[in-house]
Amino acid sequence: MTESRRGRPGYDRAGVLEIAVRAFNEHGYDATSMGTLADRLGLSKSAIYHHFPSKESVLDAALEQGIGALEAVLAEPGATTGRAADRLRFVLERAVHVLVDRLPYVTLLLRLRGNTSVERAALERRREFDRAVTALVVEARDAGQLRDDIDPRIAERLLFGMINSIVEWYRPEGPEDADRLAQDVLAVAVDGLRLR
Amino acid sequence: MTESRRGRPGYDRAGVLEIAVRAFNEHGYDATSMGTLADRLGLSKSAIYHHFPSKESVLDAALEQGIGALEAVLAEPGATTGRAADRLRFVLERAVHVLVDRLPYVTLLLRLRGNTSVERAALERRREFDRAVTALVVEARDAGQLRDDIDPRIAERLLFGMINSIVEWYRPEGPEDADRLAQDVLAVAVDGLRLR
DNA sequence: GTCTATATTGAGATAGAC
DNA sequence: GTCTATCTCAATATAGAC
Repeated sequence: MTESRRGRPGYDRAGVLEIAVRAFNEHGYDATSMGTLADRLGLSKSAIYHHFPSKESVLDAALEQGIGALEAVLAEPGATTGRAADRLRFVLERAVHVLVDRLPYVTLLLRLRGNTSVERAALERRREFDRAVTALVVEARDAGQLRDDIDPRIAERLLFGMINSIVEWYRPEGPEDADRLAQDVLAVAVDGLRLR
Repeated sequence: MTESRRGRPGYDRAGVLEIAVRAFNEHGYDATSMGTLADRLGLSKSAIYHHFPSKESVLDAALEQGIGALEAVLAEPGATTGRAADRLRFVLERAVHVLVDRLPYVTLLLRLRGNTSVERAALERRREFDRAVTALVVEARDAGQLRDDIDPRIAERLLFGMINSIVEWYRPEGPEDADRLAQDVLAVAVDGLRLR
């Protein structure tokens, strides 16, 4: 994003990152070699090392794009003011939009296994995000704004199970736009599939 | 499962498979080397090749355990007779139980990237399963048993996003048992989190 | 059913020229 | 910003003995 880029050979960091993340998502990070990356970039392996000092640093940069955007949602006004249930709705809806807007980066984040310290650091930030959302569920339930027969931690996990799964099938070119998708997620989460 | 096994050194196929799948899930299939596997088994690498002809054949055997159990659900009487909405409920509930009963095998299945023909074959069977469930959602909706303002394909994906995410956090040792978990999933899926 | 080699390939990464 | 080597190491897999 630092400049206009594009023109094929002549990559900047963000350009390399974009292609690399796509490859990581298609084959998995571990299964993607620097050689494969080089092929897809139309570069030699060593050219990649001009932009990133290691394969893992590419991963690190990519993960920051995903987790940073999710963390930012929690700092938005809609997540910090108003009824707990409304703040929860806001976070869920914004999370869907972040997933869609940064699809490849969040996809990568959600598939981590924690093999290295870079991965573990990102996983820890994800857990912290989940804890914050769980706290919101607790607050909304205690305020009598949510059903109280489901454990808030289970509820949070089911909600984000639903939301996170979006990265596995949503494609921006498809018919459904992000607003409609967020609306559907909220509809199922809040009211369920039962006919009314 | 062919015999009683256990006693440490002296593995049968199922014994090797069990340990291997655990390792695959912890580090990812690609990130798990035969050397790591050998260490965790307390064997040499070559001993593994006595039980399985290749690393990929270990994966193949593991995936069969997972996808086979899911496919079997669709053949149970509860999935083939009765109201469409009830059949759908049945499949969702049984799917949760399969996930819990075969947690490591289904976990592995759900994390595939399709890098090899073995993986792609399993993914195709998963897609076929999803298609069958989507058909059930369509049928229930057309029979007026489900809300009709959400695309059945989206609904199916959100439902199984929720269900499949269970493998990422559920641990059998924990407080929540499988029956309760299935009940919670159905509660959210059918009625949502709204207070009633 | 397991072992100790070992063959062979491909990985991540570096050196140094253009 | 990119290239052509090349280093080094770890991976899958095999041979053949116990």
